[in-house]
Amino acid sequence: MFSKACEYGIRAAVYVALQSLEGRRVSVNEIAEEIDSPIAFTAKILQQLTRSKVIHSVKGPTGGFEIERTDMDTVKLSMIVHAIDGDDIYVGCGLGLKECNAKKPCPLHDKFVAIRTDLKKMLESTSLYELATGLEVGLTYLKR
Amino acid sequence: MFSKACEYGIRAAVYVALQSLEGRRVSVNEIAEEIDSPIAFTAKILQQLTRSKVIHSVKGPTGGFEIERTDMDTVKLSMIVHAIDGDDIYVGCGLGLKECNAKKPCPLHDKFVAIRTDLKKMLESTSLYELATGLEVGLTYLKR
DNA sequence: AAAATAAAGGACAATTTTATCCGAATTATA
DNA sequence: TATAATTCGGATAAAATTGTCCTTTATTTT
Ligand code: FES
Ligand code: FES
Repeated sequence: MFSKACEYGIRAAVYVALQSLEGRRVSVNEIAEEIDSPIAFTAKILQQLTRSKVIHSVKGPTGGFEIERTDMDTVKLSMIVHAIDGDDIYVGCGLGLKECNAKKPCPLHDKFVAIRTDLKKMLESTSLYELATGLEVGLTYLKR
Repeated sequence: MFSKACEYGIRAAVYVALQSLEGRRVSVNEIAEEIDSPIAFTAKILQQLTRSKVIHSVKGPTGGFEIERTDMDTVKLSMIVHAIDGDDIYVGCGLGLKECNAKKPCPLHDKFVAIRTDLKKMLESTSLYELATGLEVGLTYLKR
């Protein structure tokens, strides 16, 4: 469904949000440790998320990654997925035709679009805050 | 969503079904031409589909690939996806945890499972015959 | 029986994705 | 001002996926 990079990106963003709720700024090393992901690769992904304004970074000692409380509400999963995986998931054809096109649809078009629309709605309506709060109360996990 | 191999596999299977409805057995070359896919790679995928009994192959002159009319009803998309991409799409966690597990769910679990369940139902209820008939009447396309 | 046709299968090549490493830039603190 | 901590960015490496080529096997036709 999502690329590895995107999976790490979402987990990382949720962890940053969780820690920001506690007023803590976190380093790449801590993030990678807590979400169980490869450090250097995670660093690359955090750079992407920073460039696309999903999270905020601060260099130097005491630096790290953080996200404003208000941004946790406006940042939706769709922004993270778009920043990392692009819009393939939105415009691509399920059977791999050049593009999804209702005028000349592939045999799976209608059924595929129905599911993709649900996925899109879900991604566009789910905020980072929502995901972080589940973690906060111990209902959900970022690693096992 | 699906791998390239799986996309080619589904398109190929639908084309074989369409031609079998007309009583024609088709070669790898014709299939690759008609679904606009790389020939040798498509041949590999057709081997997988043959081994997993999705389609039937005949060697030698006048040989090629075909599928029985009755099998077009029993063969569902889920079988093709499973034969080529395995069961990742069914058991995998949306955020990349080792496995999807409701006892220790990732933050996206509930929302992800809802969509995955719909996808699963769709794949399990869509037959090759159903996809081939749309093509037959010129409503859908396998290439553009 | 020989020749021709088509799938099967193995080895290899190219591309993309995932992952690592290391030096440069930035900034707080001693 | 020097040092250390931290992100940034480029180069490179490893692994997985996608794609090609060529030989073998089965089968039909001559
Ligand atoms: S054309 Fe294939 S999904 Fe729309
Ligand atoms: S645990 Fe992540 S989707 Fe179920």
